[in-house]
Amino acid sequence: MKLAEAAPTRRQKVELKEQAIMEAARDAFLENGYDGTRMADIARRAGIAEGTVYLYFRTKNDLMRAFIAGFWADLTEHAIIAVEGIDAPLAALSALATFHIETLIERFDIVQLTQSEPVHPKTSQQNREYMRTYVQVFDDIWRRGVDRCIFESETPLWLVRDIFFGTLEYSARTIKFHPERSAKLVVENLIMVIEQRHRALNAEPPQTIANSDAFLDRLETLVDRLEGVAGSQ
Amino acid sequence: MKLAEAAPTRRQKVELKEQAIMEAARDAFLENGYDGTRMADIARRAGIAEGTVYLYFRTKNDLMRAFIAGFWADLTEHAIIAVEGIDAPLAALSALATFHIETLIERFDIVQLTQSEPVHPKTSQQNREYMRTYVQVFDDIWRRGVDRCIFESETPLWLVRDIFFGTLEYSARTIKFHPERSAKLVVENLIMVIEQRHRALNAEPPQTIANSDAFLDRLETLVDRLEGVAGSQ
Amino acid sequence: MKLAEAAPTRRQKVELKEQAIMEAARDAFLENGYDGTRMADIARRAGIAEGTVYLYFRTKNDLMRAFIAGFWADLTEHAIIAVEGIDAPLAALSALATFHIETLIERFDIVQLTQSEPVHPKTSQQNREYMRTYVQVFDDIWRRGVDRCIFESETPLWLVRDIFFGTLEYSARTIKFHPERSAKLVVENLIMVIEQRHRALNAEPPQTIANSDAFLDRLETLVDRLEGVAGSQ
Amino acid sequence: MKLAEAAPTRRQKVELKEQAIMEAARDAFLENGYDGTRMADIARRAGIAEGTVYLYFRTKNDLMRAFIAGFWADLTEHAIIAVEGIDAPLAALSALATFHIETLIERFDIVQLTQSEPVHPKTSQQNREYMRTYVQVFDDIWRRGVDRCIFESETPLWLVRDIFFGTLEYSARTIKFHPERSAKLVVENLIMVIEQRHRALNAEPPQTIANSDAFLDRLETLVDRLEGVAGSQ
DNA sequence: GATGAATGAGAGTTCATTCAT
DNA sequence: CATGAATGAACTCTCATTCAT
Repeated sequence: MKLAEAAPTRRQKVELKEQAIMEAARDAFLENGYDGTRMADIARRAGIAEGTVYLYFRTKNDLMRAFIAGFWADLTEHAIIAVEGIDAPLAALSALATFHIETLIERFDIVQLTQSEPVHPKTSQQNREYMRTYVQVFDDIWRRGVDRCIFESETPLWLVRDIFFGTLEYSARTIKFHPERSAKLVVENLIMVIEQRHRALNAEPPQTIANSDAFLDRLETLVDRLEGVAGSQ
Repeated sequence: MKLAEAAPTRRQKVELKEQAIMEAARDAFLENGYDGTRMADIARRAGIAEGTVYLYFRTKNDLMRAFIAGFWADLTEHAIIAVEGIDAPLAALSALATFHIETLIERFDIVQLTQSEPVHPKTSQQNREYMRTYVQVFDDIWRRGVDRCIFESETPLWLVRDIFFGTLEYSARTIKFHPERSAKLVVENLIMVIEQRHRALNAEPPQTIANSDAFLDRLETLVDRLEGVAGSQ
Repeated sequence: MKLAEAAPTRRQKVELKEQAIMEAARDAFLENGYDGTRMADIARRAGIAEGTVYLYFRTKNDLMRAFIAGFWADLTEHAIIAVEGIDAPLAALSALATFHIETLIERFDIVQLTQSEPVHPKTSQQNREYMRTYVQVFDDIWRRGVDRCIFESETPLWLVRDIFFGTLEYSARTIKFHPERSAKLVVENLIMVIEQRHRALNAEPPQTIANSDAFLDRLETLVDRLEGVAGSQ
Repeated sequence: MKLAEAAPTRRQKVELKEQAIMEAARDAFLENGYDGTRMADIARRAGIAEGTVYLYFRTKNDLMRAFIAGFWADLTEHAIIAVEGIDAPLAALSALATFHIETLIERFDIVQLTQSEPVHPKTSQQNREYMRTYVQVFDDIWRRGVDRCIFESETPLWLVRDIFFGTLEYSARTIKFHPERSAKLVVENLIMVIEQRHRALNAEPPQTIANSDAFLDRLETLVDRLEGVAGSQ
């Protein structure tokens, strides 16, 4: 077995250090904000010299932008993984909501940081770009649900999306300071709201699986009894 | 001789200047953020000398905190006015929602500013204090509705509150960048959601059976078994 | 007698400090060159805080430019004074040459400094502007001499000017390192060259024995004596 | 087997690379000045790694000094070539002047550079050394001219030399910014001045007052003698 | 009370030089 | 020999705060 992994290539080494710097920067930024962070601080955390940082990121600003971009890319990637393989739209939404709120509770500071920075004229525009990519995960699920007539199609997508993410973000914030509150409850409640929207708008309330299951349970019991009658004959 | 209005007392003069400084600070902070604002800038806007600012506010930080406190006091005061005299809880909520989202759209920068600044360890704690006072307006209306059995009382208050404010804040943000979207629609939709919650939890949920594959599978199985029962007779 | 002078006006105080900074800067620049000089150094020499320098000069560059401008203004002013009241063009040129070479010997480093600095794109252009103003002093004298037919008018002005200033500058440099050489000699020699030019180009050399009054006086005396000799025979 | 040319010796290879670096340095220094040039820039221009430069030159300063030395050596060498084979002193001076002014016009930046840099305490001393060697070319011609009685020998050599080089340098500078002016004219004019000096001092003096005085002295003596004769009669 | 000139610590960034590979 | 990543001292400039007037 060749030790191909033991000796990292130059490219890998560069990326490793880049990663290390970005992590140091993230920690520093989270602790003290953008303006509150000194490059010297980042360098120290990364265990390198001040000047070295500039070999990997041209300016403090670039570092911040790279960090934000990385965060969003990561977030989106993990969101996709979180809903992967879940076919049922409602279940997928539930998984996405859970992922979202948990991530936000854990890393609420990052989100705040990514939004608070008027670091650069382009940043705000950039940020919306990232967000758009991220909410795409939601949009895809929703459209799938609409196709299958599980979600109603009257309401504009953005309205539902705003409720979805707005509630989760706000709750993440409040839960952060009221740990006794349950994120699970928030998600369930949110899913319920979405279900209700559908039912309310589709005049004839569209049977949920939950209720139908109860019905089937009763039917099963009935069949059991019939079988019992038949078998005892 | 009533000169009460003609000659402002010393106290009033002090407060007047304090006010002027705070307004100058607000404008500057909103335009350039906390770190982007110079004390000299604030002084210039207030039409006074740089050193004079320090006679009214001990540090730049104090000024920021005063500004934030003022903003929240103002917000709460106006919110109370907005729902004043509206008896019907749903109508009151609607009025509050409208006030909230409109204020946020107009002054989204302020909210962001009040939240983005880790100016001082105490600030974050302080901030939640302000918020608590503010959301009290919502809570009061909600409780009144619960008393009158217009809102259901099962769901924890905070859950509804999170949906309410979370959605409004998020929508305010998105509307900021998509002016074609309607704040009115957001409010209507939100109120509808709240109504539905009540109806959903109180009324008899009208389940019909039809849709789910799983349901049909199980039903088929049962029919098969019934055939078995019938065949064995 | 009012002590108007004892209490400097604000304006005067500002100018005084500005002057002090510029002198500190001049010394520092002369000692270490532009790039070799730190703002901290200038501040220390001026006996003020580093930041204070920036209240008087926006950048290090501005400081340099102000210094250069001041030097040229000074130089021109003194040159004008040096030739003031000297009517005879040749004598005026001689005075100017003496002033120029002596100034350069004393302050050769400054001249070098003013020319060596590619501090700013505009600087070089600016510098030529200053120089033009300065050499104007020469040009005026020369034209006066041409009007009076003391200087010939065939040769382009710039050619004579180049000899004049070129020689003086070069000699100033060499004398700097060979103090035994005489600046006076340089000037005399230069003036002689200029005279010769005139004579050479004005075909018939103007001086024959004829002219000088002193010569004629002595000649007359001699003739008188010869008459005496003749008379006594 | 003679591979002397095919395979450069180690020594040659070293010198080749040294040469390449110095050329890169020269270009960089000329373009951006000493302080404006980065070692990385020089390395890039030379097509080698940053660290490699230090294998050939101990510091940036050394590199600068080497460059200056090279420049002067080159200049002197070419000057010698320029006057080589020209026997007539005046013609040789003319050739030297032409070479000098043309070189300076073309490479005025270099001269400025070589003189502007107080790179090192020793540099200025060094520089004069180079200059001395260079002006030797002039001195040799002049002395030859003096030997042949083409140039007068009264005036100290340095005085003529200062006029010669001073004028050429100054004119080179002005021509640089006034391209319509003719370098040829400068040279012709300068040679004429030198010729005139000789004629003025050697030829039948187109009597100046100084000479007339000598004449008077002789006349006086004569009259004295006549008086003596007359008196003794 | 009001002023604004003065302060000086510290920010981000650069670059000559070193040294492990 | 050659490399170029790493270093860190030093740079210019900013700005919250002070204090003599």
